[in-house]
Amino acid sequence: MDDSDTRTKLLDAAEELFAEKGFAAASLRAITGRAGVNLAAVNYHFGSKEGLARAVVRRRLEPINRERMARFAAIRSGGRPDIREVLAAFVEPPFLSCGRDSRVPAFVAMISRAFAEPENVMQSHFFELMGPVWQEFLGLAAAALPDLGRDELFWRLNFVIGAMSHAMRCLDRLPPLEGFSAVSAPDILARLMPFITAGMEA
Amino acid sequence: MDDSDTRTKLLDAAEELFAEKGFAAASLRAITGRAGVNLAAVNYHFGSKEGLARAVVRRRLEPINRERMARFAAIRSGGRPDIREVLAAFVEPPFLSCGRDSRVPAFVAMISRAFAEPENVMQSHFFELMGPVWQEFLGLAAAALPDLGRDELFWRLNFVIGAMSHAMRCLDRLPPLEGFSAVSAPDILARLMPFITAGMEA
DNA sequence: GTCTATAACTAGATAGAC
DNA sequence: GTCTATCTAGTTATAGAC
Repeated sequence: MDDSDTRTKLLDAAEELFAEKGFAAASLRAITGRAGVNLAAVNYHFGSKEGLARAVVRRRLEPINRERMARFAAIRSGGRPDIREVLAAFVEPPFLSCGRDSRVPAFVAMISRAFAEPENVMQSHFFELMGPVWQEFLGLAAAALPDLGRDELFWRLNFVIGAMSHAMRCLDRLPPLEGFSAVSAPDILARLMPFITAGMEA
Repeated sequence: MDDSDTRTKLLDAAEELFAEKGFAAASLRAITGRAGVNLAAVNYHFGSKEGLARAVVRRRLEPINRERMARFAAIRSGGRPDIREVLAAFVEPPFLSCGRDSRVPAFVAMISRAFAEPENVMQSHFFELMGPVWQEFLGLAAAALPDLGRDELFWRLNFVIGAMSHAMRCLDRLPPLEGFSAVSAPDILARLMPFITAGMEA
C-alpha cells in the first residue's frame, strides 16, 4: 500500500483527474498516463472504470463517515443535543481531514461535485455510503430543534449541505471573484459554522 | 421561434439531456434523436456541441440576469439597501422563472450543476454572463452590511450561493432522503430566504 | 435547410505473450 | 502483475447531394 504500488498510483491519479475534469471527461488513458502505469492495469485491479471510481470514493469517504458516526454517537450519549454540536459533527470531518493529506482538498471538491452531478456512477456509490450518516444527522438535528416542523428541518439541512458542499468546492479552486485572500480549510470552516448555525436557528 | 423550429427543438432537447446526463455524457446523437432532427443540424445551426451548449445557457440565463440587474438598479435608487432585498433580488429570479415555463426547473438544475462542474465549456460561458451580476450583488451587499469585513462578506455570499444552487438542483430531483412532501419552487424559496437572511446577519 | 454517408478520432475493455 | 496489440463501439464534425 505504499505510494509506488500500482493500485495506489491509480487511485491518486484518478482522484486528481476526476476532480479536474469530472467522471465522464477523465479518460482511462489520461489516468494511466498520469499514474505512469499501463492502461490494462485498470481492468486488472479494479475491473472497470466504474470500479476505479467507486474505489476512489470509498478510500476517503469511509474514514470521514466513521468520524462523523463516532461524533454522532458521542452526542447521543449526552443529554438533549445542541444544534451547533450536531452541525459540527457532520460538517467538520471533511474539512479537518484536509490537514492530514495534501491530496484531500481535491478529493473533497470532487466528491462535492459528484453529489451535484446527475446520473453518475460515483453519485450512486456516494449515496450508498452516505445513507446511515444522513439518518443519524437528521435524527439528531430533529432532537436538537424539536419545535421545527419535519419539512422545515429537512429543507434547512439541505441548505446547510448546499453551503457546505459549495465551500468544499472552493477548497480546490476559488470562485470567479478576485481580490480575496486565499484561505485554508480551517478558515473557511470557521466562517461557515456561524452562518449555518444562524440559519438553522432562524 | 415556435416549437416546431429545428433550432428550438435542439435547444429544448439539449437542455433536457445536459440536465439529465451532464455536458460530456450527453451525446449529439442522443440530443438530435430526442429533438427528432438530423445529426448534422447541430453543426448547421450552432457550429459545434460547444456552440449549442452556450446557446442553451444564454437563452434562459440572460432574461434571469436582466431581471436581477433591474432589481439591483431599483435598490440602488433608494436609500441604504436592506440585505433581505439584496438577497431577494439575486435569489428569486431563477425560482420565479420556473412558473413561466415547465422546462425551466430542468434548466435551473442544469445551470447549477454547470457552476459546480470543473473545466467545462458551459461553466466558462456561465461565468462570463454572471460577471456583472456578481459585481452588483457584492457591491449592494457591502452597502447593506457595512460593518462586515470584505472577506467575511465574500464568504457569506458564497454560502448563500451554495445553499441557493443546491436548492436549485432540488427542483429537478429530490435529494436521497425519502418521506418528504414534494414542493414547488415558491415553497423552496419561502424556506430559503429566512435561512440565508439569518446567515448573513449572524 | 435538411439529408446521407463517412471521415477522423477517441473511448473502454480484453486476449494473450511474457 | 504487467505488457503490447487490438477489438468494438462510440464520439464530433463535415463534405456534398438534394
